Amino acid sequence: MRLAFMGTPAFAAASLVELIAAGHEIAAVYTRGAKPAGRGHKLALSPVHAIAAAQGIEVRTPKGFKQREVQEAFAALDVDAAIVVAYGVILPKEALCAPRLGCFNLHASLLPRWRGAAPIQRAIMAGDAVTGVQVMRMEEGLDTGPIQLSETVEIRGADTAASLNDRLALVGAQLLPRFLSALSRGALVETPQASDGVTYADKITPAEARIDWAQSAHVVDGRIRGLSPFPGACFEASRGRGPERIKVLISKPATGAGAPGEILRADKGLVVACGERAIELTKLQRAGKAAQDAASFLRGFPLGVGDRL
RNA sequence: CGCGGGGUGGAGCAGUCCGGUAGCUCGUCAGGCUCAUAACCUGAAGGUCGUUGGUUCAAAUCCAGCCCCCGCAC
Repeated sequence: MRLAFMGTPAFAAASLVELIAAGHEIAAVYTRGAKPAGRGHKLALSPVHAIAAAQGIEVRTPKGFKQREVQEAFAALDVDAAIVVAYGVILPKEALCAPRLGCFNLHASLLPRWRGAAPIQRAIMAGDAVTGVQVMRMEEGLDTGPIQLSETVEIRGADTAASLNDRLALVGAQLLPRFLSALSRGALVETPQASDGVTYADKITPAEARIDWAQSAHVVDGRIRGLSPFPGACFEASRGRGPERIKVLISKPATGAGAPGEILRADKGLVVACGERAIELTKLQRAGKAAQDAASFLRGFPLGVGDRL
């Protein structure tokens, strides 16, 4: 099929790669423009942009779709369908109607649960056991369109936002060729989203990244893994030179109890008491340093049993 | 030229301000002790102190350039 692809991060790049591999004609790729980002403010192309450029596909980076010229340029592509994956730009009705068969979005949750920006992180933070990827026909509402095709993915106890993101990106990318194949045959049955069970995956705020040891170990664990590695759940501790911010990248539930924030073990592993039960911190990162396992961390940042975080 | 931290034996760090050929914790190896141990004791191996150049009688330490890692901001 002749397609337009819209996406920005690595999650979307995986889909673009699959679509190209499946032999679809990508008339143009829309992505968020390169802007000074990263350390040193170097100009960084989005992962999707990089893939598209390497394939010689036309890349467009409009700031939005409100302008008439942008909409007309999009309509002029005369594509069969547009595939949108984590694009980061709202498409107005004019754009949604432009492709012959419509615009379709690949979303990383089992809708209507986790509509919105951060479905992967929110699913882990909420302790969900199952999530998935779905292709839906786009409407004006936020992630409200009818489901075309979906695939469930199990969330493992050791999953972090990064590992789940990678898995979902892969499953989602493989779902797209199947979807397009069915679409071209007219073999799809649209299923409206359920009216109950709607939740929204709000963007992660800096305040949420701070660990509250008074919460249950289950909640703390979900927060740590759901925010790993970005932005990273953190706590502050001092080592005689003023407080230092320490990120926790990986954790797992542990046995033990104590006052919230109390250190229960600090030898091979680092176990901290929570409001309910305890949690073992297995991978930490100090500001300015690379991530390290608990034992290494403790050598450079001596914490003892009984200390309070 | 966005702000900032850092590169020292296998790992994590101290030492750098106030130059004088390197120290700690852990690990490794050997031996000892113990019913036993992620325990303890003794000993050993292992480092061009990121790199290049400069200053100096002397540089991990002072100066300049370069490479690499990372945090914030995004």
